[in-house]
Amino acid sequence: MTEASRLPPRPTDAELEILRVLWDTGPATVREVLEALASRRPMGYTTVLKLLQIMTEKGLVLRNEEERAHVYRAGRERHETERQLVGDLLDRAFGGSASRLAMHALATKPSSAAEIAAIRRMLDEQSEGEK
Amino acid sequence: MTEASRLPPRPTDAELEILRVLWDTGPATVREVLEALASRRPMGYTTVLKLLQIMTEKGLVLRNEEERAHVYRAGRERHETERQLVGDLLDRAFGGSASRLAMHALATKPSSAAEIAAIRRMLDEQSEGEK
DNA sequence: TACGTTTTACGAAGAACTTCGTACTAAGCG
DNA sequence: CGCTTAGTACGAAGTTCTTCGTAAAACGTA
Repeated sequence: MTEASRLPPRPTDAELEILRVLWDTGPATVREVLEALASRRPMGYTTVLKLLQIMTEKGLVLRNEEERAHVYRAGRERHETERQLVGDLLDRAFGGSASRLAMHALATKPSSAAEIAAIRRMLDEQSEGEK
Repeated sequence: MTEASRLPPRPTDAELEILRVLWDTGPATVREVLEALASRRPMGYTTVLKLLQIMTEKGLVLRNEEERAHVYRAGRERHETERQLVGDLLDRAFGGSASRLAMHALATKPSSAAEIAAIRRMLDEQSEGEK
C-alpha cells in the first residue's frame, strides 16, 4: 500500500511553505523551490528534497519523473487546502463557530474596501439562503 | 530562569483541548480536566497531569499549589489565544489576507442571522475608519 | 573515457509531542 | 499505627517533524 490516501493529511509548517511556492509559481524542481524559499525560509537543498519526498508519500504533492530533475506540483488546489486548514482550526479552537473565527480574522488586519464589499456580498447571499 | 516568557508559544493540539476545558469550566484540577475531556478526547490521568506540567513551564496555564490537588487555570484569555492562532494561520497559509481567511470561514459553515449582523457591524466600523 | 557537477536516495540525529509506567508523597481511616 | 486511596514528579518510549551528511546515479564535457 504505497498509495497515498484520498485525503492527504494537514500539511505541517515546513510543508505548507513549500506548497505555497508551488501554488504561486506552478510546478517546480527541488532547486526552484529552494530558491523561491531562500528569502522567506532558507533551507538546505537536501532538506527541501527530503520534504518533497515525504510530501509525495503523503499525497501532498505529485511528482513527474520524466526529466532527470523531478518536477513537483501541488497535489491539491490552494483553495482546498485553505478550506481544510480553516475547518481544522474551526474545530480545534472555535468549537465550530465560524463567525467568531471570521471576526477574529477581520479584526487582526483591516481589509480593503473591495475586500469588505466581497464579504458583504457573501453575507447577502447567506441571508437570502436563510429566508 | 524558570519563568515563562511573556508570550507563551502556540499551544499544540492536545494542549488546546485542555485549554478549552479550562476556559469553559474555569480553574480545575487534573481529575476535573480528565473528566471533562473524557467524551471528546479520552486520555490517561498521568497524561493530563504531564501535559499540565509542561503547559505550566510554557506559561500556557497557571498553577495554584495551595491545595493538595493543584488547581490549574488558563494563562491567557481565550480571546487572546484565538487571536494568536488566527494570526498564525493568516501568516502561514493566507499570506496575510484576512478577508480570504474570513470568507473561507464563513463559507465553511453558515452563520445565524445575529452572527451575520454582528459581522456587518464590524465591517461598517472598518469602512468608517477607512474614510 | 575520466572528471566534475547535479540530482536522487537513504539514514540518522535532534527536537517536539503524546503517552504511560513507576516511584514517591500526602491524607484519610480502620 | 498500618493500609488504602489520591495525588505529584519523573523518566522513558514511540511517533512525528525538521535538518543534514553521505553515497550512489545521471549527465555533460574535455
